[in-house]
Amino acid sequence: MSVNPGEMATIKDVARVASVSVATVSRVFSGSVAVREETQRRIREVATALRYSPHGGARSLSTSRTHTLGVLLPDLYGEFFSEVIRGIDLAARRSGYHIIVSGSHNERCEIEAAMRAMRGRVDGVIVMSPNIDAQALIANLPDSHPVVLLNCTIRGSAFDSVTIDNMRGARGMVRHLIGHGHSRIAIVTGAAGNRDGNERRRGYHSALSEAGIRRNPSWEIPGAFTEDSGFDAARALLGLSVRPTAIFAANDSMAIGVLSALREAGVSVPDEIAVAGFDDISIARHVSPPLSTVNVPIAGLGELATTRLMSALLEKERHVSRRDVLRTTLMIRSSCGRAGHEH
Amino acid sequence: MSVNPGEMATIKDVARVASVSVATVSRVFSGSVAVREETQRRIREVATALRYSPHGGARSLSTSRTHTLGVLLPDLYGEFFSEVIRGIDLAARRSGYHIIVSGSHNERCEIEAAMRAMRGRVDGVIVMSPNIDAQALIANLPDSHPVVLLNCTIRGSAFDSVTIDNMRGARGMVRHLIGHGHSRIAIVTGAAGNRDGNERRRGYHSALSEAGIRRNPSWEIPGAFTEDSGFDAARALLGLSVRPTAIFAANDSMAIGVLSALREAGVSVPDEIAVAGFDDISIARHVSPPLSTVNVPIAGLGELATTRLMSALLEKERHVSRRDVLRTTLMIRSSCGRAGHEH
DNA sequence: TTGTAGGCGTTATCAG
DNA sequence: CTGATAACGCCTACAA
Repeated sequence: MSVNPGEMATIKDVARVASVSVATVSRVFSGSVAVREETQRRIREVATALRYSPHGGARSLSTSRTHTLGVLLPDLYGEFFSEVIRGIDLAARRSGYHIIVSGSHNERCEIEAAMRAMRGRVDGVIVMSPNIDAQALIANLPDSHPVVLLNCTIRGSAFDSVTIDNMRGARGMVRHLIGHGHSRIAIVTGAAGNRDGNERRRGYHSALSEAGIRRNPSWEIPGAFTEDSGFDAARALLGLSVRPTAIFAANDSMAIGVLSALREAGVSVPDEIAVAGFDDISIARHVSPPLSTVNVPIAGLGELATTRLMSALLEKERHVSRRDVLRTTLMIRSSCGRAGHEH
Repeated sequence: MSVNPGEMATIKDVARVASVSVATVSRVFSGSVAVREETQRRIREVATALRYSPHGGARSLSTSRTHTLGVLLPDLYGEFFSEVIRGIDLAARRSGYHIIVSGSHNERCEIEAAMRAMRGRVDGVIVMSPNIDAQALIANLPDSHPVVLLNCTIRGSAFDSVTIDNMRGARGMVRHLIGHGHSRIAIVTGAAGNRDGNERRRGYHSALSEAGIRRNPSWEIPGAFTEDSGFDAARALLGLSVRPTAIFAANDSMAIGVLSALREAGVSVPDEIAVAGFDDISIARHVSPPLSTVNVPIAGLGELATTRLMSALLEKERHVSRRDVLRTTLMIRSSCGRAGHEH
């Protein structure tokens, strides 16, 4: 009664109808202090009758805690990001937090704008910025709230970070190929300037040089992490006078594109050319032939980042920042030769 | 100066340092009313010096507009959701909105709790609830803010909705198979109780009956939209005394699992068994053989839902709710026979 | 063009 | 256990 039907009921409405003070209603809903059983019941009844529920924004203005995490991503395309978000959401919800995500942030200014816009809406932020140039500039972000870097580190910064051991993973896979007798190994790299891609290429280089194999620049084809770019790269490789005997793609999507191009060209895998990928997305084991790849705990990446952020939130003052590096696992299937041994 | 270094600067700090009133600072940042050039410049200088940026939460408390959209999803797994989110994020950002996403809501109570928790944090909500049971109960959600239903409709409710024409898409694909001489057509359905899955099955039934083909219950294998469930379903089908000559999977992930199982069993596709999927995820054209499927404008689904929500937000009072149904397109590739004609 | 003051919905402090 | 009341950070008439 006497509640504006169009608007939403506020704590005042509930207090008035239940004949108590707003303070008491607040106590009931935040569960902080004890309220008499009888009073409490009455308040809850009135609240449901009025369809009242606390206003999150107002609550956080008063407590200065939003119970929300910001997630800044370069893109939202493909299974990789979907998995990362899933991991973050899982861990966040477990702690009663929401996440507000924002994609397509590659430029420095965009990231800064997004972070600014999140001021007062989040308690902390997870930032993924694989673009090299942007990284240098993220370094001096306003430290309005705790930040955890995902898949990117910044020298000298005090930010927490969670990354994948791309270098070791790639090196392991290339070593495996070399161990199976391959020496003409090509790579389809990630987008230029992409940190993960660059590290994976470094791993490739490292494995080659430790085996005394000289690099061949024409066997390093730039890709863009998409199936189509893998497809194109493979076609380029097939056009070479000296073909490689193995192709290592910097991610699974490109590897699948490679498989597709080879099939179309009538090149048998792995007999004529071996193929390997990186990430181990769920489809990898179901393509033809099943794709050898480097397993990355993608959702785990998001979960760990969230965990770190949460602890930074709690410890608040004097939180000692840390850098976690997630290990990868070699998944040897048939695309790179039969009967491989797990690493 | 005289600004607490640990805390974040507020509008008051800026006003004090710039020797103006908070109102003027506010005007500069909201750009509503004109402020003298000179004054404006000074304020901006002070603001950057103090690293000030408006507090979103406080701002929305006084304007009662959060510039944020809530997105409730049943799950966050796989390329489908990733694409939907991408579409929503794209459209939302275009209008200067953020999105706060929340996954794993299948039960009615979870959805309600999530919506309650979003009170005061969002201006409107996009809800995807493919679970049949939940739908009946969503009907009486608190109408705290505008809602757009994604891929689910509720009889008699006044909610806007954006859905895919699953029925027609599936029927078209099955008709195509029939047109190519198949009559023993199996289906791997979606999870029981999933609306999309059910409608696709209805389309399958419809195509069969209009062609005078009797259904065979043992050719309707329940799946779960995952590669693995498609794999298992195909194995079950292969074990039958009378095998189907075509398998229609209710989504691409399962179709890929089916292909994988058939290959492993040495069954050639499409010669011995034709295979078709639904969704047309980007990998579909790159698997072996390239997968015939039903193209769904997934990101478009998210974009349209956002557009509808935005207009509901603007029109506010007396917004006439509408139901959009997105058409699908048949993508005939080689997994269901050669030289098909596009629909 | 600029300043003053009230209010947005909650929580927290301090009395009773 | 409960009730006033001052924040929280910002916006917006209303005045000047």
